[in-house]
Amino acid sequence: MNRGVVEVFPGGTAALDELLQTTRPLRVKLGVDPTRPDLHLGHMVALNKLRQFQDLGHRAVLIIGDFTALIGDPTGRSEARPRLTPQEVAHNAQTYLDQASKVLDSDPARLEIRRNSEWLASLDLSKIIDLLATMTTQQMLAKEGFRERYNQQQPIHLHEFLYPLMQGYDSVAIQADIELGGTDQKFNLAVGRDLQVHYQQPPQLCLLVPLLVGLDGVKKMSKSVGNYVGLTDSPLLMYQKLQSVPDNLLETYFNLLTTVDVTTLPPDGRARQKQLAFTLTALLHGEEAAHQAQQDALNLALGKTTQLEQIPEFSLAAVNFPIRLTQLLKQAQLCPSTSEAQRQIQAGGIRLAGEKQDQELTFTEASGLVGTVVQVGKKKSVRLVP
RNA sequence: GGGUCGGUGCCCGAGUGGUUAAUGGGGGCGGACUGUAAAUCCGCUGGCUCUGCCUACGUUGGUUCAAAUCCAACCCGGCCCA
Repeated sequence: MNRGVVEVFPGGTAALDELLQTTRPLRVKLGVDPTRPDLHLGHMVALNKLRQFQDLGHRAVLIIGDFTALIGDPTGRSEARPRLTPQEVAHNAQTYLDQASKVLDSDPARLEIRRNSEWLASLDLSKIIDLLATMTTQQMLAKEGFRERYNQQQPIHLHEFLYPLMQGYDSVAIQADIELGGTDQKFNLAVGRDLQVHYQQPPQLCLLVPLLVGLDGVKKMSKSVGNYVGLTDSPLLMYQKLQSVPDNLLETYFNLLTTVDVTTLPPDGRARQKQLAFTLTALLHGEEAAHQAQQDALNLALGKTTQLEQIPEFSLAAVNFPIRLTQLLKQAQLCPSTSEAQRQIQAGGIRLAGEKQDQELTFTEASGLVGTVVQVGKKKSVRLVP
């Protein structure tokens, strides 16, 4: 249970051990804001921990922050988040549930899913004043993020101060015994404790898990940075991303995302990468899909494009011939624009059926293209189908 | 509300009337090399119906043969004052 836990407060891991002696099922809270459509491996760290509590017989309370998402967590942000529309939030919330179920036990006795609009949307001004009165400006400005922005004369909008209070109020609303969160959530979780005391509840125990470093090896994994592996990424894509995880991150990934004992890992870095990629792909997509992904990734690297199983397909039915290669690349979504496609061709990043293609050309009909695999760089590829 | 400074491409940041999608850095992408890692080297880094055309320096309008650069109004932000 203590694997991959950075800090338990107050009281450290001893407090957690003590709480776990309780005979009643504990209510373990984890909140996620549906600010983007996809969950990724970074979320999986806390979800895994939540799953462990479930397996011990406790009740996971997964909070979809549909209301807090309208503000956006200022944690770690150097500027206010763009405000989302309720439609975007609702859509994202649904995809989150689907994705979280890949990790969590969805037995209703073990999983309670709540949206915080249930209680936050109806707070009236007098209750909000009550919440705001529990904290001082100085306390808020002590929070990392706010402090830096204040010192650097970056704007801090007043509504952002509401965020920690709203997240804390979630703990009150669901009567959390324990709240999980990344290390950057320390302030917000602590606010939850304070508010529970304010509302005459026993305060929750706070359990911090590490932030997963993204594929770039530097920044926290996040979709906006692009250094992420989505829980719904296709098996091949997932495998490809994970097999190139930087060496110095491998042990961390194994520790936080899998149950593999790192002392049993092969010494060879390349073999470790492959094992990580296979293990996680199998975890999220099943072993068979993982095997295929592994084989496809290998064939793709070797240029054996005829032997690929599960790479994405692009139908030529919607294409109007004649068509230039640049336009085809764009329509197949291999390149974001024809200009980018042009650059890729000049840079030698385009392969047709395994052969480098370094000049623009025009295709007059579909027949010659069917079955061909088009590749951009080492990771992006599609097979053309009728 | 008053004073003042500022808003440039993914980010930071030059540029103050005139060849130019706009110096430089970061990041990103591609190539070579490797282990699809790291390090190193090279190239690219607005869009398109692409031998040319279009859109860009907060917004709108104006001055001018010509503006990111001058003027006006407006929007947004920092600091100081109230």
